[in-house]
Amino acid sequence: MEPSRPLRADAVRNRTKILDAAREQITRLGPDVPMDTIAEAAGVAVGTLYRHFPTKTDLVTAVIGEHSELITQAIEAAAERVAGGADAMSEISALMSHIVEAAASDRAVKAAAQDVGAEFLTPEQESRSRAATTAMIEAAQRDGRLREDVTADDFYLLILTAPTAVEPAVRARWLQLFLAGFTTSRN
Amino acid sequence: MEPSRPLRADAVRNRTKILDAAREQITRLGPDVPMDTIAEAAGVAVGTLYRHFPTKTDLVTAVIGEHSELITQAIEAAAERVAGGADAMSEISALMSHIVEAAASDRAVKAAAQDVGAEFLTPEQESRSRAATTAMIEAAQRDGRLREDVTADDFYLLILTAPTAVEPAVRARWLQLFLAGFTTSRN
Amino acid sequence: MEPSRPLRADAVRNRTKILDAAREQITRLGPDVPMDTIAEAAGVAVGTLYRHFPTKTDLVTAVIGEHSELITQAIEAAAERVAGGADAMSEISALMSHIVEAAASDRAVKAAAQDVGAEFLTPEQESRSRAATTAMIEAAQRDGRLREDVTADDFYLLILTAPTAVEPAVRARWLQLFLAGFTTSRN
Amino acid sequence: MEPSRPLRADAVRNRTKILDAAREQITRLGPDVPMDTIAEAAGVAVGTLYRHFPTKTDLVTAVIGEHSELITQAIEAAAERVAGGADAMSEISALMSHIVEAAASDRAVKAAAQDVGAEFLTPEQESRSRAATTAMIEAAQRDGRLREDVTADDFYLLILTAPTAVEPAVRARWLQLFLAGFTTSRN
DNA sequence: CATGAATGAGACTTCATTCAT
DNA sequence: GATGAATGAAGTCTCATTCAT
Repeated sequence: MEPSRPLRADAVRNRTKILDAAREQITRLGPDVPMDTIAEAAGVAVGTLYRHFPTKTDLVTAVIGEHSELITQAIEAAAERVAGGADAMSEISALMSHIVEAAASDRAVKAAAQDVGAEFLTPEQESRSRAATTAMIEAAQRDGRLREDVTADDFYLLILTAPTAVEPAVRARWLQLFLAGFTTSRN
Repeated sequence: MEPSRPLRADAVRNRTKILDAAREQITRLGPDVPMDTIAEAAGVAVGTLYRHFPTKTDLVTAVIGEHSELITQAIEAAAERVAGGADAMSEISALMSHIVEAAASDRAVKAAAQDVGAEFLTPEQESRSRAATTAMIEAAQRDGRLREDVTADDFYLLILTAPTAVEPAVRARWLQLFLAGFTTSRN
Repeated sequence: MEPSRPLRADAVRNRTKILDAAREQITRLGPDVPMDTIAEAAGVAVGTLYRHFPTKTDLVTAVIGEHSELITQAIEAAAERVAGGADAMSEISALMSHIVEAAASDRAVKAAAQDVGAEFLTPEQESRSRAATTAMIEAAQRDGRLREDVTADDFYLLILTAPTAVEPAVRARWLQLFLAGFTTSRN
Repeated sequence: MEPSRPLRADAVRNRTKILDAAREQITRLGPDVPMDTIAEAAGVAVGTLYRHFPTKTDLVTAVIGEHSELITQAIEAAAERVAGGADAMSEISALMSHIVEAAASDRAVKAAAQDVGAEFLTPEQESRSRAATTAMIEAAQRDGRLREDVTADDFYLLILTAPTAVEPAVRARWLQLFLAGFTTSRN
């Protein structure tokens, strides 16, 4: 679980700086930012960048990975609150809203992901978030608030297709419509 | 609109070949296919390609334009059938299904569109399809099959966010869920 | 002396149009104007242009030829006036001034000439203008107005090195200085 | 003026090689030599060339800059000799001869300069050489060897119009004639 | 281990010239 | 004979990646 020896302190610092810069640059300028640009923004030389990420694909994958991890954690947190008694359907709504907003601001990262053919979630994140999502879904179904046939996959679909390049209000409308299709009643 | 004389027969032939090749290549390999590759696939020299489309952007725009036109026509056809007495909600469902499938196979074209900053519909297509969509929506609402607050914009959202890189079955499920949110009852 | 059959009337017209356009375009945009641009300016298709001038070099050469012919004629006219009794040195001054101004306005043509490696005068023009120039020089020398060692070649040098990309006033000063070196006295 | 750290040893070496190659190639083949050709002649890859000179214009400008600097220094050296007691008119003659010869061998560079719209002298070089030239002119005028109305600008005109594509002997004759126009007596 | 210079394939585009219509 | 579409070599420049310092 600790594959390579622990990185030296400054190496860690560099890795962080690179990842920060990459996220920012890719988000701002799209998936085609030159590696040199990212390196400069990170305050390191390209060589250093390549030491940490042997390939552009690796770098993009890492950036996406950060994002996915945050999302996975948000899902788990919501599931825990539901387990602790919070209202399932409300948590689901809030969670989706949050995820969709986050995805929007990272639209370029998403584009980069496709460019690069990277998967959005690692297998490990996939199973963690699937478990958490399923738990919430079942709770909401027990509450009679969610259609019986809705599964975790349906929510993935929702996340996957969230519109990115539109106004927040439009995104909200989209989410409202989509979630309406999931729910049992509409009052 | 016909200022320049009609293109010579062989020029027309080439234009078609180029457009076909471009659609195919971009769809298959993404928006970054080199112009040379497209030219070769079309069986012409690059120079010919550039005579027809002075810029890569122009070419991509043209490819998208074809697609948009087909979609616009499909919308208008459906609206006409509804005007002629066909069931509005059925037509809408079928239309959406068709559009979403078509969009899927052209996912790369969609990507290219974004890359290029091209609008998906020309203003003219936009107003044509908006008129037709609105007519169908109103008919379905009169039938009591569509929520009263649904507008043409909502359908654009649907089209815009249709998942592309997934199995047809998944896409069908997605459409089912999304349309469920639009409808009045669920039987 | 009439090598190929006389051109058809419209062919003559086209040749003229092309030459006019070429002179104008090259002068205005430099020696790198595309053949297509010249053809368009001439109101003919490239093919026609190529029928008249099989090569860009040929076209440029022809344009220069026109210019050289005019100059040659100006020289001959001046020589005739001198032969008719006009003041040799005045005629020479005026002639040089004229030639230098003309060369300036055709600077791009001159550039094109170098680009293309074309000679400025044809052998035939060369001998005509040499004869005329020599006659004037001898007359001016008889008048005691020109250094004894000055030859026609010296005047070619003057024409060859006339500054082009400068103000007319500067050109006038240049000519004044240069001619001063040719003359016997300076009052 | 020294913001960026000194170039690495090998970078300096390459810069020199590139400049040398560029000078040679442009001189030999004219201002249109492909960048690839220059790179190859320099023994580097194009990328390296572009790292040092982001644009062809930049490269040409640099080549011209070298030349202008050498000329400026030659002018200053001559002026210093005059200040130290050397004969002004002799120095001027020799200097011009030198400049004109140098310009001839760099004729293509001169052409390139025009092509590129680059000024021949930087403002700084311009004022340095103007000061030096003026000093020499005044000395020669005090000696009674130069016309009173001759200025530094006249000498620039001389330099500007020096014939390039001719035999050295012809160039010498040209200079003799031109300078004759500058001088007071002709014995 | 960082640096940043070097590499070189390949992208887009232009244009003299040829050739089918 | 005119037209203008097609050709394709060549040019400038970019950028992921390697490697000397």
